[in-house]
Amino acid sequence: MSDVAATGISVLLVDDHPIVRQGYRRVLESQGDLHVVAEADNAADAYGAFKTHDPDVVVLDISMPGASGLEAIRNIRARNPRARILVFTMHNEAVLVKAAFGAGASGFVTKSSEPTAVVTAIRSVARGERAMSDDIAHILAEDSLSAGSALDQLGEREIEILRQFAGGATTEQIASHLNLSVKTVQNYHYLIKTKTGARTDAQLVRLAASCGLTKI
Amino acid sequence: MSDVAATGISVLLVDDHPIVRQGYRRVLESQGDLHVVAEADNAADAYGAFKTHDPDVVVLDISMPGASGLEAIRNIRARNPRARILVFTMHNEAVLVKAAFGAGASGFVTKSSEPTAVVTAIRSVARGERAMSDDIAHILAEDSLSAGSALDQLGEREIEILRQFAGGATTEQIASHLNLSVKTVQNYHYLIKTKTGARTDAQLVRLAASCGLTKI
DNA sequence: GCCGGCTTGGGAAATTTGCCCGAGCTGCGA
DNA sequence: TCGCAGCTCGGGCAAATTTCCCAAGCCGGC
Repeated sequence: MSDVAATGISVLLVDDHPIVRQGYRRVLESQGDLHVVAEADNAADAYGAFKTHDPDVVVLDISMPGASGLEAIRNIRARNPRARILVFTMHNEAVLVKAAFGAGASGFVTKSSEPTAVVTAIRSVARGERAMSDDIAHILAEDSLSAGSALDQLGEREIEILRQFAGGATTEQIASHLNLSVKTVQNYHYLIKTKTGARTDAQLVRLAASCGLTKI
Repeated sequence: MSDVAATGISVLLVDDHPIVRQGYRRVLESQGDLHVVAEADNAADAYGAFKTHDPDVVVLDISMPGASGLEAIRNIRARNPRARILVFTMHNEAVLVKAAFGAGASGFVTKSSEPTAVVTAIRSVARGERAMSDDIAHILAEDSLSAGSALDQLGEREIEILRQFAGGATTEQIASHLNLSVKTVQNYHYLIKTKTGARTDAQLVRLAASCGLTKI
């Protein structure tokens, strides 16, 4: 890792949209102390670029399709636990934010924030601090949960029911598969929602899919 | 409308992410012949900015949340049928592309295209030509060959609601996004289920995902 | 033995779903 | 031009489900 104070902050940009990367690059480099040393448009390349360039900060969007964004974070951190990763995305769902921090991200900024928010977040993250945009802080506060990364808080039965539900099974089907009363399955359904913070069945399905519980 | 040949091409940028706009502005203005004369971050402002600046080309993302993107296109075209509108978004679903052209767009470029694709598309559109990026052409071609997915039986509104629902939005959120009553959204929800044959919300999400309406 | 967590379900209020209805609007063909 | 068909929008109401709160049995750990 380079000497931040003397040479500025080296940044690896990861976003799947080329023009978006190019735009960010210009915005960041106009700051003077921020230098984009590499770009990547997918998780695998991001890991490769990280290994060869060892940037101070990784700014990563990857739009979080699937768990590949989270995997990228985990991969990078596995290689270098001191790596600073700033997630910069349009998503603002609490489950995603928590998953990102749980995977080892140092910051989370939404694209709807002021442009300066990313810049200051990069500097904060480079100093080893945790950073997030105001809206994310608000969302996490609302979420007001302490537990771990979504599925970790679920028991075996709950995960099994979530899997079947996300796979498209009806409550009755799940009940008969598992030899439970419909009422119990309904209760689990509710419990899972509250534990994961999902407000909607659709969010539940997306959560299950992004955790690899279900393939779509 | 200004004289394109002599003064270059004036552009109105519409995107809901400030930093993205700032990035585009830098990329476009580095071209010399492209001048960003105004920006907007929502459909209403886009219409207002169009009225006051009368740009040669409107580059519009708005991320298509709700039909507001399509409405913006229709509004602008209603005011000036010669308006050139280039949709520039991360979405690449055939239904959306067709809807955009149907609403009066002159071009459709995805953000995953090469940065030069937008620039050349803007010039094409300014000349009155139709423009689309290679991936969009490919998707439309495939689409025209396939007999039709389950989504073909759905109307524009239904598809929009399905997209938002599958994306994790609650009934209330969808209703307020689209300015509908909750009841209407509930009815659409039901209608979509019966039309697609989905028995469960989870099945609906999976259907939307498998049709490319939503990325998980 | 006791505490805490998982699993299983009851109960009742609140909400949503399932279906049927009508009305306004638009485009299209007779 | 008329009328039909389809989309959009919402009311109504019974039936179903969700939401929460609660209790009880079981099991592992301290």
